[in-house]
Amino acid sequence: MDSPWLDDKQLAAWVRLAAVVELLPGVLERQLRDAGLTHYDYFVLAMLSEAPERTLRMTELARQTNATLPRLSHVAQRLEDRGLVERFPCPQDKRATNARLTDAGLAKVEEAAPGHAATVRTHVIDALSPQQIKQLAEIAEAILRRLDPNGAMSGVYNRYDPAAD
Amino acid sequence: MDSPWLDDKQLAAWVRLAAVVELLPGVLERQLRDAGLTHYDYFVLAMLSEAPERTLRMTELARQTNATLPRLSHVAQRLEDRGLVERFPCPQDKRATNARLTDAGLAKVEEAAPGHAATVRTHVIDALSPQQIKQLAEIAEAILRRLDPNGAMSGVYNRYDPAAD
DNA sequence: GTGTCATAGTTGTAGCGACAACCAATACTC
DNA sequence: GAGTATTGGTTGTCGCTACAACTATGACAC
Repeated sequence: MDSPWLDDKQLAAWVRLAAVVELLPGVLERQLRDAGLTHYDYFVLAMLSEAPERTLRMTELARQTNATLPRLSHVAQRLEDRGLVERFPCPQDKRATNARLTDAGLAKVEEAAPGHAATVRTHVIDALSPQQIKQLAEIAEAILRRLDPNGAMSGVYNRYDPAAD
Repeated sequence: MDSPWLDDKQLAAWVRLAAVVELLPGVLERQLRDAGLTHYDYFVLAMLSEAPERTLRMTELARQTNATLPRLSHVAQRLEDRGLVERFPCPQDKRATNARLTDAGLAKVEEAAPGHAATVRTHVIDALSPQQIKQLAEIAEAILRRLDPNGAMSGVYNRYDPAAD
């Protein structure tokens, strides 16, 4: 057994990261519940809100949000029923469907955003020193190069560049 | 707006962490699929395998794995049907139920462990320098003090102490 | 232009998790 | 020791996601 397992320090880092990955989604989910949104719902609406014309093709939206197309299709259906999103066939490619954030949808994101941000701040950001914030960005970036080698989601997180030291 | 939102560096760290949290579970899940286990199944079996007598009370097991009791109850039912776990009433407290890992269950974890460890290594550990491993342990620990203030899962991750520098 | 393949999306089904409702046993109170 | 509250678990139902199957459009070969 040369490398199959992890040494003490690696294991210490891993179990803690695993615990964070286990706990964080629940915290985000419960907070957004007040706004009547799933964390994934919020993510979809947020991506649309930042897109040109508040519009994206379903495939592209699925890629950015790390979802399968069926999953997004179901979610879009429900969001459309609630009037937060509308779908219309893409003029250029009749196979494709565009999803656009409605005014009501935009209002919904803007309503939910502050609470969401506060949760992130309270549970993550405020726990760390400025130096650790920087380290975290670098560490997560390195991991993402492995988790997301094709850069499916990279368009999303590369919009926010830690750049300046 | 004094602090409701995040500054550039904080946002850069957050979106990357969020992407990791989004992507990592899927990777772990798909890998364990080969072994016929959910990541949560694996977690349950692993916790039992490290417990004295390979036995834990349901409540304690739920706490350590960050699950609600109903969830664990369903999972335990399925694992029991597969012969990987057995449940029996606790002699001291007749309300309580103990879950014990069977020999077949132990064999199952040991079968699944190397592949799981390899995935962790490939997607996380090997992406980081030794210094970053140490930083990650500290960062995750700090976040956990916020996410898990009551230390529900702390018994788990504190078993692996990054201690020595 | 016809046959084949790839791409874009929807729909149906099955499995898992959250929540609520419920039952059983213990602990507290007087 | 009777009554109430609390703790420990299970069961039932609903909503969401993965996967498979299917439809429709576009691309490419010849």
